[in-house]
Amino acid sequence: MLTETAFQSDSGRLFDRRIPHESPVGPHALSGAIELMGASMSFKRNAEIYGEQEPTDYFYKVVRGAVRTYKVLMDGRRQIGAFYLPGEIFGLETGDEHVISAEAIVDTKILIVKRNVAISLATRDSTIARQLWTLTGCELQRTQHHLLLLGKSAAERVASFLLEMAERSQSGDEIRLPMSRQDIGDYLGLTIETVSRVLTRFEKDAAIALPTCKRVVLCDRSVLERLLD
Amino acid sequence: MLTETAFQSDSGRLFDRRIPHESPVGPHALSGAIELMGASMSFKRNAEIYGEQEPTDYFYKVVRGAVRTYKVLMDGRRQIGAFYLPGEIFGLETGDEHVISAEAIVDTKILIVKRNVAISLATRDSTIARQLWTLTGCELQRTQHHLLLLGKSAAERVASFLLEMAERSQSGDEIRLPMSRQDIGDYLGLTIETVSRVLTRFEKDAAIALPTCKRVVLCDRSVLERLLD
DNA sequence: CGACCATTTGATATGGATCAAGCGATGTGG
DNA sequence: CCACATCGCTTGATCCATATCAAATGGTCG
Repeated sequence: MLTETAFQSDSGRLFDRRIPHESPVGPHALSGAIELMGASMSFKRNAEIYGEQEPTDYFYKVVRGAVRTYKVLMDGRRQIGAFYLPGEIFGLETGDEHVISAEAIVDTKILIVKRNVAISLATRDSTIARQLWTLTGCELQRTQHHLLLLGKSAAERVASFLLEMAERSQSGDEIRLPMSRQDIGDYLGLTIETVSRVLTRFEKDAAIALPTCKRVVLCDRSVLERLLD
Repeated sequence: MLTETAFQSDSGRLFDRRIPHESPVGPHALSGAIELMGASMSFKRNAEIYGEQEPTDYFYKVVRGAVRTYKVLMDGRRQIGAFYLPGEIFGLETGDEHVISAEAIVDTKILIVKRNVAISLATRDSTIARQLWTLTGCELQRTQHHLLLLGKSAAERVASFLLEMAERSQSGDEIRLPMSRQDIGDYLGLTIETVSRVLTRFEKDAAIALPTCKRVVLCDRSVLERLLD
């Protein structure tokens, strides 16, 4: 993985000039750094981006497509940790080795920056350091939210998933899901059958429409929102 | 909460001299900063340390006792996010407001440092910044591990909990659990009845002994370990 | 068109929740 | 020091949401 690195890591100073200070919650400077310094890579559907126990050499930003992080357990079950959509950053682990794998869900274009370049930037620029911290904090919050989700009923989990995807894909009421039912099930801790049944139920309740199995239209968000906290 | 602040936040420079650089995985400088600068506070059993939506004004380190973080959901269920034992740091959120509450499980002594003092230290000293990031990354990893746990069977969850508590309390094979069965259940996403039944089962299998309900002796760790990944 | 894979739908099984009762430890007042 | 109340824990019986097993349907690509 990641051998074709045509890297322009010497543009750090340029970056310092062009990226303004940001609010603590919008870690755009790091994101901007990746835009400016990042090498572009493409991954085919289901290709591995990094594997568990590989060194954490890079940070990643999705340009096009979608990514899943996951762990396969002893018994063969797979838990998906997160989905990443265009514009989102992933791979931000603090240890030396990845503890979770990442794959492209569909054909995907990604920008990568060398981790030690970003970290050495952070050493010189406390704004970058702050944003590295903030971004990891956001990831922590996302994981905590995901953890809470696993305590809820199947309907609540699927509703929460749909509303979150609608939010993040910023495409109004029509969502295009890049991932399979198996992916959704493995993210929500449900079987594909249960995911499918809940979606059918939502459709019958006129909360959603399913023009195709990968496209969801939110017809009545309030039905879904009523299930959440 | 937290009104009796006899704070010595002016010892930052002292700290800079005395805390050496640390490895990325051992964020001891921040911990040391809390030791040196922290104000001591005591909380009675079940007392709130901070509540959801309160401003994130402090970082915390447990000296004596034990702490739980938790969220109460719409339906009245409570999910415990983590337990913190003596020596451990908590309250490290990046947002302006806590998204999760914290309570003392038993009578507990805690050191606190003002968040903005630690952050301004981090601005000047990249070692502190790095450790703030690393510590948040450890918390993220812990949460991911907790998330995986919720996908497993009741026996796996309880076994994992016992082994982790044994590890963290560093008291060999004899664990003293500060928390109730309800706390354990709310951490593992199980009812108290299920927790109790699993413990009884482990006792019958000679994996553990229960001299009292708060004390657990690990007699045969391999029985428990066999359940894990 | 036909083969293949993903999704949906249906029938049954099961792990843990729920409901209910008993037990044991801790503390309090007589 | 004991009687008794209280609270947390354990044990037992039943129920239910979701898993599992199985079959039908639909969508995609050669």
